[in-house]
Amino acid sequence: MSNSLSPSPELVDPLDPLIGYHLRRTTVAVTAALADLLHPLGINVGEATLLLFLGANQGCTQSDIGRALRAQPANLVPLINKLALLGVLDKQPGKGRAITLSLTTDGERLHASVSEAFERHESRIGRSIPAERRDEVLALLRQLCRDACHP
Amino acid sequence: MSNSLSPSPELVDPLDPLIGYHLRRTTVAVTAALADLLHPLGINVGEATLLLFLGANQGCTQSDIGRALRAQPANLVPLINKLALLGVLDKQPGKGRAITLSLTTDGERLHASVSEAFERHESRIGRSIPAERRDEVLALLRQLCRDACHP
DNA sequence: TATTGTTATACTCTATAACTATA
DNA sequence: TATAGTTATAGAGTATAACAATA
Repeated sequence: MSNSLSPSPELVDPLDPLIGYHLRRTTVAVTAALADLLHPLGINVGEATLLLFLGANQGCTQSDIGRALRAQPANLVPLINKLALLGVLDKQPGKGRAITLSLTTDGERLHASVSEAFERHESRIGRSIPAERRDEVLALLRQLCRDACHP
Repeated sequence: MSNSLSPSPELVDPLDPLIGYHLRRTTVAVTAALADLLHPLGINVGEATLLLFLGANQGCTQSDIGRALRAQPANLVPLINKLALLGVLDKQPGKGRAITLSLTTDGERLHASVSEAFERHESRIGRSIPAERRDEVLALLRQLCRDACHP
């Protein structure tokens, strides 16, 4: 009853009591659901995340993004190239070698669609989490992330 | 104060209020911490997970594992081969084309070390989650995973 | 034919090293 | 020299299609 294995009742799942295990499995399922929502828009989760950040920080640089999203600058390159190729992102020379990024008009449009998809996704998540626990869950995840980074 | 961005205070993080985003980021950090714990044992998270399951289900088959862990059978092949190569896993012919898997004596030893690593990992997670909330968090993750799979 | 296992392949995410360009 | 960006590469997780073997 406490074990989420349905078939083959003779099998035991020693992973089932582990938070880390369910964290991984749940993240995979939840992220796949978001990817499905984004699929009609022609972008994946990473690109959409970048687009959302960009929409809120027009004119920021690639290294700003890397620091804020804790992504390796090298890993942003293909995402930025994809968005530029779609014509939703505009590059302008900044200080030094920096390049400032902003959204085009098409980019603003896509940003609106992506925001809507993320909102639908979050409200679906909200259906599994009592509203009064939402902030507590967020705080717990942030804490867990901080602690895991400095073990 | 509610935003976890430390530097560049002029930047806004529209992802910060999203559960899905923190689920992803936290899982990456937590899983990397587990990988660090397992590194001295010479196996990665996937192989360790398989070993734990195997230790609790000696004589199960590869398709049992796939169903229980919701892994694609094709993705289990390299993990099983790695464990067999390490000499910790024994294959015996089963019914039909099935192969039953069990741990060798070395496998039992490695299993004990892996269990210990997972316990240390879980107790580190426990330091970020109040003990009285642990079961609630587990229930929430399981629920979220179930709901995400049937949107 | 249905089940089990395997191979090949592809996409995504993450990480590091080595390189280039600019102040 | 320090910062910003890029390229190449590697490892891990996930997924599907196609195939082989066995009851």
